[in-house]
Amino acid sequence: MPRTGGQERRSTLVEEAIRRFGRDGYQGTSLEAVASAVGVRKQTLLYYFPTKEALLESCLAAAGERLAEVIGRGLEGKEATEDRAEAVIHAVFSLAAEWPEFPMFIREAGRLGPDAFERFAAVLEPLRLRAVDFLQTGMDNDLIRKQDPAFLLFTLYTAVVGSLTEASVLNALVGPQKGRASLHRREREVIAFVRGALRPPADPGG
Amino acid sequence: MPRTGGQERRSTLVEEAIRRFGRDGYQGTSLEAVASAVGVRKQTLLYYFPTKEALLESCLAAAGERLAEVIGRGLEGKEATEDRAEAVIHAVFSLAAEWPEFPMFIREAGRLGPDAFERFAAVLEPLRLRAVDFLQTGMDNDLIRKQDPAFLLFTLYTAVVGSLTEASVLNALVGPQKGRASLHRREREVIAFVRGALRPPADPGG
DNA sequence: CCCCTTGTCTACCGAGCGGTAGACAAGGCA
DNA sequence: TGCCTTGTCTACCGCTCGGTAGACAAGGGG
Repeated sequence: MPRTGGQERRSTLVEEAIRRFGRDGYQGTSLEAVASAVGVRKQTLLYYFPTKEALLESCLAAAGERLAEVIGRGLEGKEATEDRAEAVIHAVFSLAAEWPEFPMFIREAGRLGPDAFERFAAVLEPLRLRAVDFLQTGMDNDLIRKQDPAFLLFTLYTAVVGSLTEASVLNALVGPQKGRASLHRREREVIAFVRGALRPPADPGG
Repeated sequence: MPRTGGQERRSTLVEEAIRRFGRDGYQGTSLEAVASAVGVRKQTLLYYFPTKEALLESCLAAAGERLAEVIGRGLEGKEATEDRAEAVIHAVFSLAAEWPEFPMFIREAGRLGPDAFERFAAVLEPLRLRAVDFLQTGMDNDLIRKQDPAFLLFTLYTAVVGSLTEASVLNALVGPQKGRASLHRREREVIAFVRGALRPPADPGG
């Protein structure tokens, strides 16, 4: 009834849709499931989002904004080279801790084709540029092993997102995971792994 | 009409299903699509596989066997520590080159829950044990950076599979990819990345 | 020669989906 | 007061999907 009700409904619907799309996939999620989960009928959802695809696009945009904000906040005040990569990973893991379906949804976005992912990644473009620049500078200063910075960023992405989404693989490869402790454990392992991968080769003149 | 026709149909159906499940997802693939792609009606498929889930299970088992065979063959004759990790990556990339939907299907298997992935991973269990043992031995001999071998294997898995399946991300992060050359490029980058991540810390004592 | 297994087909069913049509309740505003 | 927008609902439509029932053709073996 209040006019703010509209926008609130919109965002709760989008958040719930991100959860469902992440957990069950886009095709595996029915509009009725999203709607009833927030206590509303399917036709009410269709009032806010005329089609399922429109709902998806809103989810992609919202996810991009949320991730950009979390990473941006995590980077504040971190100036040292090593701290910055770690801060990004920590920010993503923190988001995943309070919203486990979030990384799953991002992976689903990649699965839905380049157009969908583009919609999500658009708002992250400034961060991407900063990241590539950061890596390039680190290589120039011999703080990071020399390699293609764009490819390196891609591989880092797959390692981080993979460690947050491949629960079944984790289960098969290292054993059953449960609770928040294992997430922290994984974060430490990923950070250690990334640190090792970034480290420049042993420099006898160092 | 010949009695061998049955088994041949079975395997062509399974191969086509792996392609479709990988490309469009399990939920996004209809039985009719799989059947008609091999020139047969849906009911003929259901003659060989009574349910969609039965088809999936056959796909999981077949994929596991195929991957185990490819990796096993790739490891033949490779004894040096560095060569072995590289050989596995190369084997997987070669399989992906001739069958792009294969890694996508594996990722889909992980998405379908631990049970499904277990079915796929079961036949790979001996290889997993060899891999963990290999990593542990390398660490004991100071050839590999010391860390949890199971977690390391998991992170390596995510990096390799991610680089073969996250096409949309690759497109957004490093630019449009096309053709076989870019796949080789990616293989080289992943191998360099993994080599860097495995490398033990600089040891002043040589 | 006949039947029975193997493989493929047409026809159909029930359920669930995305989306449309339209009724209806409740403020906000003239 | 009366209307009109906003938000939610019930009812329904058409389509696709997974799965069933059963006809039918064609060898192979008694």
